[in-house]
Amino acid sequence: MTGIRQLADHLELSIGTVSRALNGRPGVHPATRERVLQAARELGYVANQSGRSLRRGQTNTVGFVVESGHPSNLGGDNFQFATIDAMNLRLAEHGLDLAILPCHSADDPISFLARTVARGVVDALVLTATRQQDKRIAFLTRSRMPFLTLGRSATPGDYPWIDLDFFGVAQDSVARLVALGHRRIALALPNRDVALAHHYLDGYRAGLAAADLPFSSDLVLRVDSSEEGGVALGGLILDHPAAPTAVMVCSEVTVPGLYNHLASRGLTAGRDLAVIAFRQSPPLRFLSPPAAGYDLSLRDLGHELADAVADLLAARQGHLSERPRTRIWPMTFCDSPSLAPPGRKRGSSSSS
Amino acid sequence: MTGIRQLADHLELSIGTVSRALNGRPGVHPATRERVLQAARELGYVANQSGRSLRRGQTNTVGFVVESGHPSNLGGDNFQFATIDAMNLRLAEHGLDLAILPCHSADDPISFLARTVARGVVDALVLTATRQQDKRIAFLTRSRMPFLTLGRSATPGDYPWIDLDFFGVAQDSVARLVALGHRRIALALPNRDVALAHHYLDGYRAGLAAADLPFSSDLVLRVDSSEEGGVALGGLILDHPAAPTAVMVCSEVTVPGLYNHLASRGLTAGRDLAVIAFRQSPPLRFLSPPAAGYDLSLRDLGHELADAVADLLAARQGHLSERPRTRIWPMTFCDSPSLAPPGRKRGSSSSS
DNA sequence: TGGGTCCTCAAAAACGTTTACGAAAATCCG
DNA sequence: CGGATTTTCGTAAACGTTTTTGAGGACCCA
Repeated sequence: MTGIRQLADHLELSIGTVSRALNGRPGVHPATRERVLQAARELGYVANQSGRSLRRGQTNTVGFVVESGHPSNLGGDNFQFATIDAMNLRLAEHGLDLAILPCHSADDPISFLARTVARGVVDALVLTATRQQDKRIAFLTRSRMPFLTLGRSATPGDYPWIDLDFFGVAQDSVARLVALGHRRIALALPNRDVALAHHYLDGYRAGLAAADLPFSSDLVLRVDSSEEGGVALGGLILDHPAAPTAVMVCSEVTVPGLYNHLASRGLTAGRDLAVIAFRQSPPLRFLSPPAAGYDLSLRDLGHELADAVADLLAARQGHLSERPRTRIWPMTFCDSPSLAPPGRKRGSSSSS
Repeated sequence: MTGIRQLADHLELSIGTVSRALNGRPGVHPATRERVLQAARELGYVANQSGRSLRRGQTNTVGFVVESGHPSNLGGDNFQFATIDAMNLRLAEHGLDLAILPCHSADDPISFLARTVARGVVDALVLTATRQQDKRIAFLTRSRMPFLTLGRSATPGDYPWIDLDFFGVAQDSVARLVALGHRRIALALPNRDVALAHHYLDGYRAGLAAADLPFSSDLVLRVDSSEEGGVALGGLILDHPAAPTAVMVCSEVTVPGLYNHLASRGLTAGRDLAVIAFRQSPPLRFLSPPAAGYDLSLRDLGHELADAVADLLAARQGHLSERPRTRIWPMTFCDSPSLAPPGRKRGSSSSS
């Protein structure tokens, strides 16, 4: 293990000078600096992170808090990892490391964060699975730990966030379904209090209002975010007294289950029930027919997250301290045969 | 930020005593110890990781090296994240953190590892995308950094590894296809030098030999691990002079593309071409017909990885130093209609 | 009660780095 | 050429923790 001490001895310089040379601080002769950098390359010297962290009081690591042990995270979606991977690459360009912090769903999120903050292992946090009322935000604000949330919460505060455009997508979905002739549009929401469900619901209402259609809470269905939840969703829709002709599903992981239930009754998406998901994740393109939805570049999102975190840390250094950046991430529509006019079969026998 | 100093002052004890009490070391009165633990809980004290790391020379962090920027990692598979998540939860039980280290595919893996080792930010590494000839293994062995590989390399050495049973699966796949009546079985391999491709090929040969079928290198097709690669694979198979009636695909991400190409020619898997993938990842169940393959519990695999790493670190402490644990992970067969006897259409006109 | 032993704790060094401070050397100007 | 100024570098303290060393006190047995 070659430390700065060995490097200094080898160069016949003092530790201080070597450190200044490496960190680009003023007061060291250009020739000396070059000599130091050269030797560092040759000896493969890289500053030990622990020593640096201890002295500087920062670890150059950002923590990505994931809700672990939850089935939807172990399911068929690659949303998280693709985002994390892209973010990680960009973070590396900023000289930052990424630690994945698993908060077990059975744990108390606040004490988990308290432990994390106290351990001093990260300089900033990225929160996911943001709730509409999220106590973690107040806690982190109080503990002066920089953070941003993926997902916008109703909790007020001066923190940056990035959120997919759940509102806009829901609004647009309603408009498209209405344009196809649908009037009774069901809405499938996850049965947990995640903030995105609220925005999706709000967009749904706004879309209905824009089309002069009444809002009926009977058409708002809540199911588990899982394949089984999708099966249950199919039952709720097919046995619904109002006989909806279309459904907008917020958690795309439920779509395969929904398809399965339809198939078990001899029905198919598109022909008998219009289906549009919030996101057309890759697996949804493999269904028959492929499920319509909205797409986004996970790579771009990851990069944006990384840049936002880097900004946050730069701001803490006092380098620039603008207002926290908040951003609603746009999504692009992906058409598919699952989106069709009110169906022949069920549409005609809807009065039963 | 409450440090051990504040805790000691508050208790009117010396720093040393407090540290010993917290770390469960002998030589502190039980009553005193309890008082210390109590106060630590009350004040929310958790030892600062940087200080501890600096002193102890270990960081309690394991690094998971992923090959980033590679398309197959951004694709539709959740293999990596589900495994990482499960591993992470188990690592936390061992008091270990997980850092995801992105090695950009354009980087030199060795210098990446050298930098990582020198920074001293991890105690151990998990390597993925293991190559048949993998220079990283020799490098890490030389630098005395504990590691294990996910995927078995041909590179010799006394290191632990865990590998999915590519050999067994390929062998079993051949047997099943032969039992169905197939004689001309194509093999689709990734066109990169990953170790798993060698084992899959070996299993294929073993399976053929067991069935007294000749091995023909013409039937070994190499394509990109991507949806487009799957499309290309479809072309190679359908235009193949030997007209294979079945294909075993190593990289399951190519299967949807293969299906697409079949459909573009009016053919379907199962009826016209038997398809069996190495792994039946969740998206493959959504295809029509679902693709046959082999399954495994990513959660169990993650746990095994975590335990193996923990063992490795314990061994380094001299606590126990047995032989490195190596393990071939079994997979269970998942049947599906994509597996059928030689097809009516192409099978009958195969002599053309 | 005195000497020895064990138990408990305080003080200080060490981990590798950064940085404030001060000294030495070099440069400049009159 | 001498003093002032700037440039360049070495010294040492500090970050928070663990652990070694040694000292002090309590207890036991003779």
